[in-house]
Amino acid sequence: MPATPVLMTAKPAGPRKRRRRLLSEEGILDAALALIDETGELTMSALAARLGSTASSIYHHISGRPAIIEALRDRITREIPHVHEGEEWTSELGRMMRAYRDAFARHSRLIPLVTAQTLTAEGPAIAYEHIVRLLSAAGFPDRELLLWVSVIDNFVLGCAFDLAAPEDVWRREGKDTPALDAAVAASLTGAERADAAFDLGCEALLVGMRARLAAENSPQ
Amino acid sequence: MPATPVLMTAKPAGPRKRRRRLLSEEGILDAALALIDETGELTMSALAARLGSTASSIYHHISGRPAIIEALRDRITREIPHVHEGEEWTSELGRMMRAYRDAFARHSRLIPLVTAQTLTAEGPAIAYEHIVRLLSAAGFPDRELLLWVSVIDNFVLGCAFDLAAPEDVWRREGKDTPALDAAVAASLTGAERADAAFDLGCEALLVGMRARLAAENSPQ
DNA sequence: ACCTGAACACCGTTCAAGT
DNA sequence: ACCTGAACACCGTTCAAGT
Repeated sequence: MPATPVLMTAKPAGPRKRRRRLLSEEGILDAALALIDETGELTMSALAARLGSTASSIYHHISGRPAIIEALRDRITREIPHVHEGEEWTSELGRMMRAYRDAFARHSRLIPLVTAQTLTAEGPAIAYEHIVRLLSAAGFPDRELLLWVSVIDNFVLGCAFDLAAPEDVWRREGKDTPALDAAVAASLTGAERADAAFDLGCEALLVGMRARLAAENSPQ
Repeated sequence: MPATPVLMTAKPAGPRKRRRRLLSEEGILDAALALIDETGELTMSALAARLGSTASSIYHHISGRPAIIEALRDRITREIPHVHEGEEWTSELGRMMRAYRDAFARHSRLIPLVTAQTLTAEGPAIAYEHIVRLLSAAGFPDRELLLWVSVIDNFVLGCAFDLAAPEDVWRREGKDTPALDAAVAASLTGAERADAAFDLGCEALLVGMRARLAAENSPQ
């Protein structure tokens, strides 16, 4: 992860002694993501300090803080791999959901920043496109396709948030919540809990979806 | 919704002419929620203006902006009704999930503010307590109880976020996403889409949970 | 073309001074 | 006990001045 810009040798017939540009959009995004991963925050001055520059310099490469966050959303969601055809649709969808969630899980502190502003990046739409194709091929009716995309997106987003929350949200001094406290004591903790919850919910959702599809395609 | 403090008549033998306090915690929270519902933002100065007071005055009643947001989370989640026993557990859980989601749906612009800070309010724990009891009585093993609470919480939170998003997130000029664009055109829009997605996902989740429970309790 | 310090409008919060 | 203006430290962003 080169947070500092790459210094290149001068181009063959280029103007000599011309200092290479200090900043680039890619370098700014690298530094911003690293900063968010480490601190959970993104301020322009902290970002500039990490880049060895000043806050105002950044604006020559990107329009502002919201654009940086949106570009990071785009970058993260484009990591979601394509569907490879020819597999049972539920296992393929399960694989996509896991990849979608893992992409955000790797940068969980980015999530509150991303969900605080309106989605304009294209990355998520690419993932949605694949999910729509998969569901359509599986036999879901056209009018339901976007609904299922919403269901999947909502669940995955919620799980990503879950992973970003500090552990001691559950480990509280219980006041009149004995059943909850006992459940906390009997459960996995931390990332293991969040992972297991995702697996369980994902499986339940897929079973429910298959049942729905079967009911729709059977002669009523 | 009385955003302005109630003016009471002087107490029997109390000190006369003592002006009634201008602010109260309850009045501050009422005004803050109304402000968030209307603008989607919460600044101390805007809040003070709505209360006919000054920003610094607010700090005599509540510790600061995070405390206001947390108190609102508490207030909203305490609206979730209790479970009434004696019903089939899936329909009862479905009713709770709907109530949980509706509580946030009524104030969807609060959600990004609430999810930007760590949960400390007690309200959610009360709702979790009821869900744990319900699932335990239904027959789920102790080690799974908190996992299912997580699943439900994640899905409901994601759906609440979905409802807060502007409509034109889906109505984009499609670039190489023909299947998605067709799905958008064939689907419900706006709150109707979000509602239908919640219903569909909720039903699928409950079907999947029932199947899981049956598999666990049957002799393998 | 790119960088920079200074300035701007705006935050949340603190505090001494009032009643 | 409660309220207030002024001040503080900190934001994101703009802009004229530099190279």
